[in-house]
Amino acid sequence: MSGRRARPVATEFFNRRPEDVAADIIGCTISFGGAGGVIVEAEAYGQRDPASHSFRGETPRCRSMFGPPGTIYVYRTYGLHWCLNLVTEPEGVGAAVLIRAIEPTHGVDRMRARRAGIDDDRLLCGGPGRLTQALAVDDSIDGLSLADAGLTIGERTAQLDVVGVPRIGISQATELPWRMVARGSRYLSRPIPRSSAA
DNA sequence: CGAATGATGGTCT
DNA sequence: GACCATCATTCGT
Repeated sequence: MSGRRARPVATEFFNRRPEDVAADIIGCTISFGGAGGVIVEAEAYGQRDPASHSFRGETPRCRSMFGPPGTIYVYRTYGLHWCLNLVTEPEGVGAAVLIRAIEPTHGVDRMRARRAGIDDDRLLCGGPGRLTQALAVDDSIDGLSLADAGLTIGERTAQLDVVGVPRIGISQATELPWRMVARGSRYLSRPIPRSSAA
């Protein structure tokens, strides 16, 4: 039960453009529900971004996206998975970063229990729905601050090589390289596309 | 390897 | 009524 001790990032860390936060959050630690690891994949979603829930303005679902920097936005996708986002930019601007994959470092037994039947540890948290299941994230923390939710983002502990590639699972603005990944990580939701590998 | 598919239900037009 | 910021499984090469 020994967690990492990285100092939490300051709130100002999130008060920037989502693509910058997504790039800089790679290599940071995340901890929630007695488990956590190192963030190796994150995607940016902006206010003017046709792929973003906030693109057409505030609705009941995406209301949290317009909260202050560091607000948690959790939504349900495909009727059965939760996705975890962290709001960037000032209150009133609908922008966020989707946490897509982490390398598990602590509470691994808990994660294995929550993801019963998964043998390969690379699949424990390799994907937005998988990691929320492993960390026990659900909509009960939607709209909360990190502190209120007990969700910790720790300062970067490892200097990783970050690459921006096209986002996954969207049909609009697919050319934007706003999926930020740690080059060489074995824990990504999907490999870096060949066209962007070198 | 990759492509195809069912599960499952909210959200928004 | 269409569209999903997904996952696990099955089937084909």
